[in-house]
Amino acid sequence: MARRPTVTSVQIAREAGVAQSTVSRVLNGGSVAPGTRRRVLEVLAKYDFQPSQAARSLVGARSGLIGVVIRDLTNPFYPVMIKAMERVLHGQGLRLTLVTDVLTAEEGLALLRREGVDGVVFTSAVADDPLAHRIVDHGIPLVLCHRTLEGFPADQVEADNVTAGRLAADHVLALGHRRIAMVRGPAGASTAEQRGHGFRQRAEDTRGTVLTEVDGSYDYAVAYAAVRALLSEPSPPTALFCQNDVMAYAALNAAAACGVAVPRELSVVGCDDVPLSAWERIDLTTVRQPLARIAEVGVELLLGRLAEPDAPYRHELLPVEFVERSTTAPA
Amino acid sequence: MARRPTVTSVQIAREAGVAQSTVSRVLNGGSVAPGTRRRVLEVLAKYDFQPSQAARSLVGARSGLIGVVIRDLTNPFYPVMIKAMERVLHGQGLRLTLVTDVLTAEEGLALLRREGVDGVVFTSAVADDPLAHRIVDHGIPLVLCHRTLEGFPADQVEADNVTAGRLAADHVLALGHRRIAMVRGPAGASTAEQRGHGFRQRAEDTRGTVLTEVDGSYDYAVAYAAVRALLSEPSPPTALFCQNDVMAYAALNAAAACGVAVPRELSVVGCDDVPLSAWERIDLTTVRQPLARIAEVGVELLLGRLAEPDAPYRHELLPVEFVERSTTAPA
DNA sequence: CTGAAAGCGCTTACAG
DNA sequence: CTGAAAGCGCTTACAG
Repeated sequence: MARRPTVTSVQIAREAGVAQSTVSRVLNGGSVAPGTRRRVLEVLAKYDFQPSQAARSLVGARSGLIGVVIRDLTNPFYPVMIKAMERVLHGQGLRLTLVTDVLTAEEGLALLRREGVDGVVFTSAVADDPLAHRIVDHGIPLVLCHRTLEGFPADQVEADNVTAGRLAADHVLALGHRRIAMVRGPAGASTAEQRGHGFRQRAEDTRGTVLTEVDGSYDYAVAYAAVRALLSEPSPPTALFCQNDVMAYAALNAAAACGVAVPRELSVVGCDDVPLSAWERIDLTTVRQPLARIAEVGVELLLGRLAEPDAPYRHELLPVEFVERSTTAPA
Repeated sequence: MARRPTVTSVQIAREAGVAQSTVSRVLNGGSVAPGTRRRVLEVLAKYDFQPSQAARSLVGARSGLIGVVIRDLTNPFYPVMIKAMERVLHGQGLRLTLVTDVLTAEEGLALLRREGVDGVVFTSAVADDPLAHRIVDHGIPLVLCHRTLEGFPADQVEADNVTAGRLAADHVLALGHRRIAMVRGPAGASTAEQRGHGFRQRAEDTRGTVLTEVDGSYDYAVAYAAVRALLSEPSPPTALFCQNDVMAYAALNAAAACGVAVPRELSVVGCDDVPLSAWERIDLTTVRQPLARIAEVGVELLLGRLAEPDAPYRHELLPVEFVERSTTAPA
């Protein structure tokens, strides 16, 4: 069963008439005489040689593997990030290994350790996240990307979510809405807390505002049920701020199911601006987060950390942008 | 830089007072005396030992790594498949490495070879696919999953796409539509060819049917533009069969952009039944494909192949199901 | 610039 | 049941 007719550097060396270490040097850019290099490169090309990653990471200081933790792969948000990360990583000759919610925290940690990842980009952190903490306990370089953790010993990058919440609130309040509901993400997710904080702040500053909060857990089904419940109350809100786009979609659909017209009877604002949100059938008013950029910066921070392990921690804050579409209207 | 305070099996052996090979045996289920095993397990637990995958795959016959080729990660279709595959793989102690369209065929192949994958599940095959062919040329076990290739030397699993096309046609024709357009997937994709074949067959069997075909490449933007063009022709079709759901969404949105009412002026049928399709705002009539099941069977076929390399090739055909929602109406 | 050698952390026969 | 030893395919000092 051992499919092993693979060409090794020893065979390349033999055929090129050099030592195996010389092959290694041309592969890794060591100093080799031009003639020797050419001869080796020829044989390398002849066999389309690919060095074994297993051997490399066993002997080298680096495995060339970066772990990417993305719990909920079904949020349309993440494919965009994965692609952006892959692009940066690939440019550096690095690979990516995904940890989704198919694994528990313990299993995920075990996986990352067995694989010997050089570092981890963590996108799904929540307060007291067992996986994030265990990763740093094991001395594995980590960056918190998209969701952050205050005081956590790691580089971090996130959007300006407080401003996102404020922008959403300003819009809704300016339209005259005062009976408002906020569909929250999970407790412990920094994005949810910051967006909630920004929104609440503005709502409190505006006289006569009644703000109801319900949990949607950044989950379609949870948010859908929560919004249906909200809409069947005696005096339902006239505006909804959903802390992410997926929950806003759930809200739009729940409203449709309840026969509530958007935006005439109900205004809906999301947050993220996933590509879907621009679809005519959705056309969601939302706050744009620079998804791809967040992912790129996350990877870049990690690469910087690997290059300079003792540099002070960095914390990047990326700007957001209000996007008005057709799911909001005057009260 | 070499983060290497990792505990190795040698240290476990020393602390447990046994040979390193004994540690290896308790790890891999070799025969070990109960007392010895207990002692080793204790030390293993004490350090939460994780064996190095690099060393394992270097020395063993298997790397425990399965390559999964998914070109277009942004199709909401694929997260469902990835999760299903991960689940099966994880149950067998195997891991997954993704190859998306960030890499060219050559780069993808190089990656799979360097990583030493035990096998590959290929979901995005097209006729004369360079990557698929090169993978088998290198003797790497391969299964074609979701999209197949006639006569290709590999296990294959797919939905009954010909029937899918027929079901879509039967529905539209029964509603009385005769001026019909089909938005096709890319030439060379078996799903597109089979769905097209089934649909065409029924259309040809029905007197008075005029079938126009346009290319949508299974891509939102391409399909969107194609449908807008279609709808601005002098006598546009009254019904559209989009060979996948993503293109059907594009069609719904293009119709909205053109002020064409669905389903009153235009009926739209998709194919796949991604979760999105059930949303009230979409509510797409479509043909359901057992996404998760296709993915599972794909992985199972590969595992079977690894266990029995010389077994005859299998070809599984999974049933589809028509799902009537609200994007279709009588002509 | 180049080669001989050690060694990364495991699995797998091979003895006993 | 258990240990000593070889070896997987590389990278990395170390000589020359």
